Amino acid sequence: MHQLLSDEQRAQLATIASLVSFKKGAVIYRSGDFADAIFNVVSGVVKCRSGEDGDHIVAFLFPGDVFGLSAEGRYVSSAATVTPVTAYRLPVSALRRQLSADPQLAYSLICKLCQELRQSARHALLLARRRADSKIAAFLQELERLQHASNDASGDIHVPMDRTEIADYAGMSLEAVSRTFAKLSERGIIAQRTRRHVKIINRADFERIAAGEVA
Amino acid sequence: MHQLLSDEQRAQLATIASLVSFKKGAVIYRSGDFADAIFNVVSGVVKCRSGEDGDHIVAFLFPGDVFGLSAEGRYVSSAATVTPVTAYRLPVSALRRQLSADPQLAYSLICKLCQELRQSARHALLLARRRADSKIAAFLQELERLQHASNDASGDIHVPMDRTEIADYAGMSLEAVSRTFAKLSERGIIAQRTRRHVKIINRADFERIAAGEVA
DNA sequence: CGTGCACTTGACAAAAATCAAATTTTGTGG
DNA sequence: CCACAAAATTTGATTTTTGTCAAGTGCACG
Repeated sequence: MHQLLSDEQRAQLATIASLVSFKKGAVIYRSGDFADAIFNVVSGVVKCRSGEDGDHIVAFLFPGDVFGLSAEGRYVSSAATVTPVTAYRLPVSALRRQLSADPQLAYSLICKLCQELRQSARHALLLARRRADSKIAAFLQELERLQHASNDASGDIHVPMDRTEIADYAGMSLEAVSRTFAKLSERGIIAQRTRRHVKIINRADFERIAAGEVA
Repeated sequence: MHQLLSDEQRAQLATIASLVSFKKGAVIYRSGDFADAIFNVVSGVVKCRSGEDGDHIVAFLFPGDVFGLSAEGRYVSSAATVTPVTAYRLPVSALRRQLSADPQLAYSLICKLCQELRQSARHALLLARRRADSKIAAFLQELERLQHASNDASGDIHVPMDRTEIADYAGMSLEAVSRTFAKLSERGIIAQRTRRHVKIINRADFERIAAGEVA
């Protein structure tokens, strides 16, 4: 359920899919590039920036996510890595061929896309919040949910992206992100073991803030 | 390309798809309802509200758009009409059966979903803008683009939704929406023949504002 | 021809952006 | 392992913008 492909399907596609890896900060493709493949994240985190407005991050992609969708043969966004990344690379021509032959694969892909669509709706919800602490709390909630499966018992939330990237994702200024983390820490809502490891201390207030209530 | 189904496919599905209609303001389904069908808008406009946070509008759906995606057999959002609406209703069981039989249909659906995903990214871009006039200009741009095909020569943009709905979609207060329309009118960027018919007067400045530049 | 709802407008307070500078972290080359 | 440069982050002061509360105003529909 996590990966795009079931094990059997992966075996089936083994001949056309290749495992590629990128180091941190690498650009995977740029908006407008000829779109010859789609990707399925295996490990690491990818950020996807809007094609038009290059400074907004449309999505963070985690293991299992699909990216590289195109319109008229061109990528509509650019993708770069946030951490070192490994991913399956599926050439579209081969994928398309496989899709006609294997309805089950098509169905899996449809489910995956619906998932992405739901994730996108959650992002919209986050962006629509009007208070900075609501955005950041919602953001942390999202990270926590995504890591829930692979979570170490400590309850720590790992924040793989830097403040600028969070700002670009949440539609706020870099300084506001920084201040908001500080404020949530001061108020005892969260604790920051390091900048990249956050723990929720006061769950009740945290949820309230994330939900947009005053708290 | 506009409708989910090509004519042949529609004929093929005629036995399972039914044409349904709703009057303005009707609720099509609620978040959490048992999801037994997906819809394909034929005419009119539908609004889709987030399941969790009931007061945010996640998307407006226009003719050709698909809605009614579900997770675990339940709708994840609620849908209601903004104007009178007619739509195809496709029971999921039948659709699923058809999908396994017809890879071309599956491929069409995949393309449609990618389209929705791109639209969703545009919405995120709009929400991420920090100035109210940028949001409203981007919103009008979006409406214009969607109406481009069916546009009457006047160049008028038709705004089928009310101020509250725009506010919920753009993540701002009702009053800010009202003020922003007023300000854009005063500045001679747009003209409002009525509240629902907007025309762009100063295209250059309009684009600049939509792009988030100062202007 | 009212009545209600959608919309506008005003005044004020709150929040976040911006500008600017200090500080901490991180990565690199000796 | 240390020194240093570059990058990331925090913090402060100020300004702008928008949200909120509170009245109006006008259009639409019965």
